Amino acid sequence: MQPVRVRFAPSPTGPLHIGGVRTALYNYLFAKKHGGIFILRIEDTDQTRFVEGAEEYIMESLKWCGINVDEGIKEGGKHGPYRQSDKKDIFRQYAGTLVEKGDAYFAFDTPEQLEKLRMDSEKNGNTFIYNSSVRGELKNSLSLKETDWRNLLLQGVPYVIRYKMPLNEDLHFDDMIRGHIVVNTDTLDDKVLFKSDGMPTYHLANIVDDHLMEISHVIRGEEWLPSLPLHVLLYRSFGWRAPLFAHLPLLLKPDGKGKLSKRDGDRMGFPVFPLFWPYGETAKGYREEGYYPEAFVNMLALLGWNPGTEQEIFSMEELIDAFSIERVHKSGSRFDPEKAKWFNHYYLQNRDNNQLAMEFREFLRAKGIHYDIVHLEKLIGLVKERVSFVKDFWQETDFFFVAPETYDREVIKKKWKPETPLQLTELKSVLENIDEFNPSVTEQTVKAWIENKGYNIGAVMNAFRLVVVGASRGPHIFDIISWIGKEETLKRIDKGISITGEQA
RNA sequence: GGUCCAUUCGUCUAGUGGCUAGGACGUCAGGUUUUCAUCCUGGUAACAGGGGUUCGAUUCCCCUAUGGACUACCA
Repeated sequence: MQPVRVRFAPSPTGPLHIGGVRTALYNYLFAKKHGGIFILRIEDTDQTRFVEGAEEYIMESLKWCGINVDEGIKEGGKHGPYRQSDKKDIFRQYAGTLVEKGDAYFAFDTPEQLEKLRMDSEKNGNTFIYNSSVRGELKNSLSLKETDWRNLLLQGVPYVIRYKMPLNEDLHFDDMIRGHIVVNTDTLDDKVLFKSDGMPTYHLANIVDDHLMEISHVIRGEEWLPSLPLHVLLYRSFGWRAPLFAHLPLLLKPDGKGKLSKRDGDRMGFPVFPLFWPYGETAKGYREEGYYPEAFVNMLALLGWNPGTEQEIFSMEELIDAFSIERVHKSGSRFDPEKAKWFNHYYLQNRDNNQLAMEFREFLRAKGIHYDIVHLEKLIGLVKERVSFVKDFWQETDFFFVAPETYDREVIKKKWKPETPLQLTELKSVLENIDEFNPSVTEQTVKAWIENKGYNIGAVMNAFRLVVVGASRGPHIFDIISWIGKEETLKRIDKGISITGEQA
């Protein structure tokens, strides 16, 4: 069996969509599973759509995901260049070979002429296709006399090279995911292989490059399935052995119909791209939204594939081990932002408190709040299980850092009794007398005092929480006061008594 | 319109010629937490429809419906 060599071949036309990331991931998993090579090839044959920064974005995205490129524009390799615009002469040569073999021809029809033919056909309710039925009446090296078309070439008249689609032939081929497929060549058209601007089209560049790079398996999106017959034919014309093909199902929008788009993300508030895209119309990224790459990759891997077991949590290593292309689904998967969050929650719970403390410290630093790691680590331990993202820590712990400015009116209404201020004043002096201000001592002491006095424990504790936190939320109250300290606790009781007294 | 592809709980999916059709996310209920969240337990919920083949079809075949991709000198 020949060595496994696969490629991910995006065009640098903007940020990489998560569907593209998944294609890259599956290619990578497949390669590593079989001890093969993962290649990143840039398909920039459309000069008009080139976007500055897209190449960098693609490489950074893969890197963030932990998808390591073995050969590519940055990494180099023996099968370069890995950017198609750097080898257009090679493609021109191969297009020429095809013409010599009689499987392709020069065509001189202008885009305007073709557009008009299309419009006319449409008016009559037909679809115009450039193939054997019409090519004889159009302006090309098949219909023109040889001296005439050679003259046109000499004169420098713009031309394209088209593939000469064979007549009425049933093509059979196999897809690793979809199985056997049959297509008749009469439904296909004479696709342009080489453009008048001197660049190959995707079809030519793709086949030539895959051959030159000794690609063994082509794993790509379902949108390429319709052009598979052409690609298979091209391999045949060149006399090359074709790689094996696998066409991946699409990623669909969470609701409604159609494939996932940037608009869905904007509309429903989740990112559709791995990283923030800073150019032009900016786009949110999973990285900047606080997702861990491990969670992102885990979530993406399970969208369209599963191992057949009930395991849902996978490291990259485990994915490589478990992956098999045969278990990739045929039908498209709806993307579920809720499940994405759940994955991140899981990965965060399994992260070290110390690590999380460092991440949260960065977050606080941006807010101008500075705390030592030991103190923060203790805090993380108190609220960790409540959050899915590091940025969530703030909304769970803001009252640790800042005394409440307002107090929840609902809680006041329900829990604030006429005797409450007096009880809190007593509580204050009880706390004041505690030297060892740790959770177990304060809890014991306070509860003993309540019991002693015969107070309603619920009423006192809720009022206590209200003046410390400002609302009915947060971890164990004695953990909170231990963290903020005796002095701050007493201050908050004082402040709470007066302010809430006015509001009540 | 044409060509090709697809269809199991709301979502991601497992699975079989005969099963109580399994799991996860979500959702709902209960418990824990004298708060909120987490967590735990339990519940809800699916084989698109119609024909065949068969003793028996969710599973195999055909048709219909629905959805999708492609139909550029874009990839």
